[in-house]
Amino acid sequence: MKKYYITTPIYYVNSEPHIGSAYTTIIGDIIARYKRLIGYDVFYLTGTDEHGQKILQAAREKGKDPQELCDELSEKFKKLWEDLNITNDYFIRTTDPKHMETVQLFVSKMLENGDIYKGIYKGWYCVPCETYWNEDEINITEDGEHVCPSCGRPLNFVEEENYFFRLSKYTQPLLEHFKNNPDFVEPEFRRNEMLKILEGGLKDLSITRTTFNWGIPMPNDPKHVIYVWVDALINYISAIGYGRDEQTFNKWWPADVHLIGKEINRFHSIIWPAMLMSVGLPLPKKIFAHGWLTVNGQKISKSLGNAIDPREFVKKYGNDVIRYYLTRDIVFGKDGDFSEENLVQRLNSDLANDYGNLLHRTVAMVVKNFDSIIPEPQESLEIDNILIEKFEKLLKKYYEYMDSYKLTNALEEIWAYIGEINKYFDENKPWILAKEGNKKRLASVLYNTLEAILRVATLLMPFMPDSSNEVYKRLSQNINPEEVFEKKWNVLKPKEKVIHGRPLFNKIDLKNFEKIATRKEEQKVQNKSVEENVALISFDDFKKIDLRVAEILEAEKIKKSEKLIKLIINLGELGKRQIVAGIAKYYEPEKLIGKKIVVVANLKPAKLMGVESQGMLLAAKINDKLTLLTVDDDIEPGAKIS
RNA sequence: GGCGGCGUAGCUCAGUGGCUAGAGCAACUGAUUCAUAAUCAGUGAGUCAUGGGUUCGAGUCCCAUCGCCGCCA
Repeated sequence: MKKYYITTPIYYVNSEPHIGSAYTTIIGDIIARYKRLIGYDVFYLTGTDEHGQKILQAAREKGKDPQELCDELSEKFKKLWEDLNITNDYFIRTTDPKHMETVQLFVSKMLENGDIYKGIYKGWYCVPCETYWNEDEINITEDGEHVCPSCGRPLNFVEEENYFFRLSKYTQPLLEHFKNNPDFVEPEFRRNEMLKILEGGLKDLSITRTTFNWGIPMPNDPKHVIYVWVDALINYISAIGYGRDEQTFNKWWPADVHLIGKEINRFHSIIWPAMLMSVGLPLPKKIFAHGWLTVNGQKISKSLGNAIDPREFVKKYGNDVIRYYLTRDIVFGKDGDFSEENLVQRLNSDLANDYGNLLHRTVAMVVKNFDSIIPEPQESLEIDNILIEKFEKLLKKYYEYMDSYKLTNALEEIWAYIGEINKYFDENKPWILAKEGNKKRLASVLYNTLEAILRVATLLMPFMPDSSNEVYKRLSQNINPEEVFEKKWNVLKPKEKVIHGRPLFNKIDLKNFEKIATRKEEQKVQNKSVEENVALISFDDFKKIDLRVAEILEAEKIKKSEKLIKLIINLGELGKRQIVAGIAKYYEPEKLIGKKIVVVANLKPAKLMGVESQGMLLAAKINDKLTLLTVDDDIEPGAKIS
């Protein structure tokens, strides 16, 4: 039996799981289920990454022991995967003693091979990103603070004795490997990015830390803990028994694919292969880096706290719908937006109308005309053969797309076929056959339609296991799905009873449905002050805002509006402007005239109640109190504020 | 700053230099009534971001500009 080993990244447990990690894991699950369906022996691995300074810090902030925090969070991940019906074969945790021993074994081998040496690391370190930065990479703020080029937060200067991995040594071998294996990293543009890095030459990598101890001790020098990424990457082999169970290990390794997010591509496509080369193990066959999801147009960000619990979506729409939407609407590999409206759109038109209704209408006719018993097919006509041939074509494309991870395309093809089945049904007009009493032909038409539906449900099993199983149940088919792949047609067992249950998928009225995300956004408004402290912007971002002192020349209330006041302001060198401000509840227009206020001078103009506003004034507000920002001493209008 | 990608119908996107630029969804029209107002058929005068250029011919190649994004520094 052919084997297939697929992995997700192991998720860092410094925060709760969100839709992004769910996305990777769902995709992995679909691929794993597909391979099992077509007869592979599959090992699907996921887990949690639990070491490193960030976790130590998160634990301290919560007043918890780090292990306790890891236990809690990894449990949440496990639970979520259960809720999402993920069929992982193992869940690895990097704090598992077996994993820790394996890491030490692996690193010992690297030591023996002379790929690790001791050196001094001096430089800047970003704790949240767990990353060291070179002097020429970091940003310096106006007041001389060194900040992380990636996240904008302050850096710590560290000088420590570290062990280094001779990554530089593997530049050439990796280049060779990339050249000889054009499909090693996908999509292609990600591969090219990595290739560029390799062509620039690799630097040795610091792989131990001494400033904290939440990690795996270096085997020869326990003062040092092993860098969390080295620790984490080894999970892919420790989970399958490297160094402990050679037989199992040899069965699964090398991995067929590491599914990852684009942000960790360098670790998987360069560092991990180099580590494997160092100890003489074969490399994974493929690294597939998918894109990022935004949710309703917003970036998912752990630090912003707008991460959405995938469970809420599942509770509302069901597992299958989420799985379908994620694979159908978001092209695998590219960035995409998780839009709840689009999801409902897909649910209504693809799932409920095209697919669910097809089963429903066919079963209804079996109930009425054949007393709920699936009839036996009779003599077949040309039109029947076309339906059969089209399925054969579909199956070919299905294999092709599924094997190259083009899941979106596979679904597209399946839906094109669902369209064909609906068409077949319409063209044969079974309701007329029933009226005419042509039971023979009616039997064939209904049988063929059900057979086609059964086949579609089978191809959809990896994507939507629940509804596919439901189709099998409704048609009382106790058959092995493999028959669908092996036999040409007539897999459906006649004389079985159909169950005319509720529609497979329920539609949702697009015009008035309550979005989950909206509810979350409301919460966000309440937490706004907290978030504003967290959401750091760079100095460059700040510089984009042109703040100016302005003198109010005229002020009048806008008719029909309770809140708005129209102001004519003097901006000195920038001339006069008209702005609209929502301050009528707090200020009488006449009292505003002459005041020196602060405005954003380069805001895009906007119309409020039909009146153009060419800027925005600044005011402080809390609860029901509002006060305008003014300047402490007299200064000319137009003065820049920085 | 360097390298790369993207910008195509209301929406999501396809489109090896060459007949009148496509698909799905939405919309509209017709058919139909077995079905969850469903399905089937038909309907697109889109500056293919902008401006140049190469070519007999460019969404497709080249250059520049604008906007968005990625990787690296």
